[in-house]
Amino acid sequence: MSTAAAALDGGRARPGRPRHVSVAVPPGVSPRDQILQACAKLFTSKGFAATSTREIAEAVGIRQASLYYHFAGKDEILADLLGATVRPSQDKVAQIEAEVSPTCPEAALFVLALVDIQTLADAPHNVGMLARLPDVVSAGKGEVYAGFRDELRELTSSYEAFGARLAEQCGLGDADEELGAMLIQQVEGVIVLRADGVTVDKARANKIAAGCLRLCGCGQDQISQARHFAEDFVSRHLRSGQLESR
Amino acid sequence: MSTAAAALDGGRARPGRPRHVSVAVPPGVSPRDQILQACAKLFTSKGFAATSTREIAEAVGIRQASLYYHFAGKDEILADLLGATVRPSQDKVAQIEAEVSPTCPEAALFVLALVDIQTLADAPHNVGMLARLPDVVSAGKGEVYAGFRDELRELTSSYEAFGARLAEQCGLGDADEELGAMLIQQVEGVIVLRADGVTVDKARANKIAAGCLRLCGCGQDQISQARHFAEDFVSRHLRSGQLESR
DNA sequence: ATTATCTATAGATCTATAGATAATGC
DNA sequence: ATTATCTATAGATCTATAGATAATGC
Repeated sequence: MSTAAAALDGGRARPGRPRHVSVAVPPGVSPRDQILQACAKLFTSKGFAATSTREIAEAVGIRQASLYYHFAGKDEILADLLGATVRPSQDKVAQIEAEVSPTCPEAALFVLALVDIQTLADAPHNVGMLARLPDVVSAGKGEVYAGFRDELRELTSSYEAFGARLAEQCGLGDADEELGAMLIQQVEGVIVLRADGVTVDKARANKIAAGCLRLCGCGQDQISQARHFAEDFVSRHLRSGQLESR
Repeated sequence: MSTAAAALDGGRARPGRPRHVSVAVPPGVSPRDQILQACAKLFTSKGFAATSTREIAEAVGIRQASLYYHFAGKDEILADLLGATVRPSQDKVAQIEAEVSPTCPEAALFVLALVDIQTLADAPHNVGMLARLPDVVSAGKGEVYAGFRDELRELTSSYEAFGARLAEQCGLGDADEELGAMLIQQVEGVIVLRADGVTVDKARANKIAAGCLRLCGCGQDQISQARHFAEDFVSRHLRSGQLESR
């Protein structure tokens, strides 16, 4: 019955040869997720290319070669990490479209921005940084990252749609396709702030979201209204906000 | 008199053992600058860590070991490249402060943003991307990049100062320290656009700069005024806008 | 039988140093 | 003499594959 392994693993023993380290294995976390978490930390702190498969394995507590049982290589790990960054925001877009009145575009944009900002701010590591890597951003050969780029483009066009409705209402005629990029750029300022060691609290998140509305031509009182609505909306739909475990 | 070398080198022969390639060497460009230009291209297209010293040397037309005569290593090359990115903007800040009336803060900010946007847009390669690398952004051991980080912080505080004056004039009371980061973030959207293959023309540059003013609470007519002033100012001071040769 | 690991290793890098060499400059 | 390159190479990686092994599951 292998009581030793059972004790280490929190009661439920798993198949497979034991690891060479006798250190405790996190209970409910699959090996795959352990690798992903270790890589989130290493990639963001040391850089992607500068992190070797040996270091990853060491952080997880397995031998270097064992990584290849779970992933075909580093690129595949990174693609997984990036996907997890945009997915929560995408889920929220549908919810916002369904539940926020189309006559109130400033509220919809504020909510979307706020959710996105919090996702970026609360992630255990600053994974958003990795989306700017040359390999990810420019289409190369293997194309493990094409899926992520598509998802990001889709999110941008959501910002675009929300922003355009709002800009029109505010009498900002000329704002078209450029607006989506400007809005998501504003939100992604969180990545830079985190990289600089600034913690993004609620007040700061609100200021960034307010900036998004200002970019669409909103006045101060419209912004205040939208903020109150959004804070309420977000706290009501608090669940499913966290995907990654600490 | 080495007529062969003289012919290749555009008339002026240089000391030192000749390179192993007989290909023409760019006339006025020092070996150091040749390395910098090659690295700008390689680092932005392949990534910093993924570029080997061998590749750099090959691109320049020298042997791998010869690089170490000019630079102590890759990091030093990157630090040089980054410095060249912020310096032109810093020079302009002084000029703007001297020549633009302090009673017209919207014009000052528009000019600064426009200059910065054009610098980023017109650089031969998208070097701004490299400022987001983990090694650069987070203080490590060797600290080759500390100087660059200081310069960038200084530029941010210039945005901060210009923006705060404007925001106050527009009756936007609460905008303090956060504003500088938001403004420079907006400007650096150019880097992302270029990475996505979008060419940043004059119209687009104006829209981004206008966004900066909107973030400070400016209305549409104030923005239009500032744009006219800025376009005029920039075209009058056209010189010294390009530092890197093609 | 299936799963998840291990050990061992081939082959391909890549960095940085030591010392030689071929130009120009004086 | 000075400058800018060259050749050669030691030592240290790093990736990815082949095949063995130690658990659980049935």
